[in-house]
Amino acid sequence: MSLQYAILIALTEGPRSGYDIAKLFDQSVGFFWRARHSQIYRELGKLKDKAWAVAKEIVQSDKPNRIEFSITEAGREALMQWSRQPTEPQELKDDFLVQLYGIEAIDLDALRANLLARQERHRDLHAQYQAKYKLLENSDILGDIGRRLALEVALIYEREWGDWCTRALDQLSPEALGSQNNVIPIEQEKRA
Amino acid sequence: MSLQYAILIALTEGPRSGYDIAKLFDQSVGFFWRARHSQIYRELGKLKDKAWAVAKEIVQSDKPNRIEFSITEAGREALMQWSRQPTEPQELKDDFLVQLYGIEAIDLDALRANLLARQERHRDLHAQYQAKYKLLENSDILGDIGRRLALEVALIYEREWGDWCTRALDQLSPEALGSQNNVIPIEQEKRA
DNA sequence: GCGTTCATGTAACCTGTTACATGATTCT
DNA sequence: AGAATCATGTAACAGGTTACATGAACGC
Repeated sequence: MSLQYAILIALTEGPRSGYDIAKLFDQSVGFFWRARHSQIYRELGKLKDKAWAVAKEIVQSDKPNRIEFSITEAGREALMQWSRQPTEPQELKDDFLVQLYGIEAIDLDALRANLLARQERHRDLHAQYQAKYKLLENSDILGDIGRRLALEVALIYEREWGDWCTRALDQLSPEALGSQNNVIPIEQEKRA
Repeated sequence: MSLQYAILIALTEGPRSGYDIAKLFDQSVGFFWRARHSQIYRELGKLKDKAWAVAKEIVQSDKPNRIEFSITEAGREALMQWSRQPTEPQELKDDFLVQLYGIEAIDLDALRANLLARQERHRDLHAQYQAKYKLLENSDILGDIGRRLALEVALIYEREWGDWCTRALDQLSPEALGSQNNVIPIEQEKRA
């Protein structure tokens, strides 16, 4: 259901085509709810069926035609109703943490490599969000306050994951673990 | 796929029935990967088909019989292989943040109520994780280090969300927003 | 000639949720 | 008598991903 509302939110900024929304979902709103174009077209169809949005074909000569969707009054009302229901926070769900939990049964070296890769990823994303955040600083328009708060979550999320990776790498380093290194010798692995 | 591995991790601690795993998934490993019993039974069937686990019926006189699953050598090997592949970090996906992003189109009062409810939830969960964490403190067994690090993520996650809720409530309070309060008067709503 | 961007869609599949279904024992 | 715990499963559906499919225009 939520994707439909996320699309409606995108439509409150003006008419958008499926293609537009797909691109938008790679930035802005999409930081908090991602979707592939295949799914977006599917959901746009449902929005049309419910009359929460209306479609209009825009004829273009230089590019392929586009089908623009606009939010209707019923759509706005649906958004309002949606916001009045309690939302469920996203729960932690990460196979990496599952691996950590079962650390004795997995390859420690691979885990370390994974940690390193993640650390880099989180730092990259943090920088990305920070750039977006800077653009909203010092504004006190309601919309900007909201978007800033949302981005703040993203910033903290990446920052804390990044920092945690550093600590984890430290605690799981061969030096810190001493003799408890469970890495399977290469010779044994080659036989398997 | 990941659920199968999460189940295998649970089985590394010893033979477990579907029922056991379902309960386990409400604590420990399940903090990082949740599943309903219906899904667990389905995945256990697949593990059996792949010979990553074997089933054995335990006859009980006082309680209904149980079917215990044990991890096989092939299962352990599958876990190893799995841990050698890069994992994708969980991306932020939260309809609440979508609402914040489209704050102009939603009911601010409802959003505030939602924030308050979430704040409480995060504090509760934080306390819960903290209790679990305490039990692992000061141990330097590899397994405990892993579980501690995993729990640390959960702790930080809840703490930061909780703190953020406080700041958000502050910034979105009627006093802070002044005239920008977009709440729809009750009279108008009653007509709709 | 080749890749990219623009633009829209369908089909098959996988994962996860909700609800249905059954039945014994133990506790209050 | 009724609720909770133990214990196993199936069926239908919802949400999301991957791959398939098509085709024009533009820059290198």
